[in-house]
Amino acid sequence: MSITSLLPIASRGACCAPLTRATLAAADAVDLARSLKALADPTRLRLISIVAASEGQEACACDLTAPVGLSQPTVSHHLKVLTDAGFLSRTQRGNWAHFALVPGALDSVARLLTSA
Amino acid sequence: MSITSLLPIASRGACCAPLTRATLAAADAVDLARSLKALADPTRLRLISIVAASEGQEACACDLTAPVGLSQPTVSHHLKVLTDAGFLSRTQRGNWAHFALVPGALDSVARLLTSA
DNA sequence: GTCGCGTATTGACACTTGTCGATATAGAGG
DNA sequence: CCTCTATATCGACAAGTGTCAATACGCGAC
Repeated sequence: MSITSLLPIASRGACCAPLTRATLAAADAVDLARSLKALADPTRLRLISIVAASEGQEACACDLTAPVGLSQPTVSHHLKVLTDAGFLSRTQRGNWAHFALVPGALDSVARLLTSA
Repeated sequence: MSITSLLPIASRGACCAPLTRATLAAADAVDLARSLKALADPTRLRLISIVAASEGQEACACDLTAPVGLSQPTVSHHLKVLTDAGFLSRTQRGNWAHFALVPGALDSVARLLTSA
């Protein structure tokens, strides 16, 4: 495993040419696929969308369990996946964990999919 | 299963507000996740990229097996996933199957991920 | 310290997915 | 018709994924 694969994915982000400009190298394809896999779940998309719609694009974990209708461990798992992938950042304040959108993380993935 | 879920995903495409503008409805999240799942595989990303870099953004299936280094049935499977998801279109010419990028399909997914 | 609350981790389970070899299908050319 | 070639489908397998109940961890309050 390379060094870069240990870093948050989105921080490596727009490393390479957009998907439709030139043939994607195998390693770049793995990286982009890893980012997309983190997004490719309905629950995680809804979590991102709820966080994004919150004050300051930040939400308490306690407010994220009920809207998606899943158990607390499951939501915690999804939040970890999104955080590890670099789409969310986590800050603890007392007992509460707050998750915020990482600025530009979604955009950098979107840019790789765009041809223009 | 709803009627719309039987149609190619990308053709329903940008049905809803971008991910970061408002809370995503459960059904919309499922649709977007389905599109992203189709993209979230290194081999499929490379296939798209190879097709996109080809003349007229179209390539013969016979030219797609070798570059990705997988068996013919596996490549055929990936091409089917991408076609079913609406990212590629398939046209048969004699014995050969040609796959082309569906214009705007990638872009409409990318637009849903973009905040701006 | 102990208690209670919010969150994360663990273990287990069913389900999905990527892959291949073997086989089937379809079309072109004899 | 038969054969060859290109592609798709089938069946099976290992590996990965989403989910939950149970449990552990961390922090504030008492």
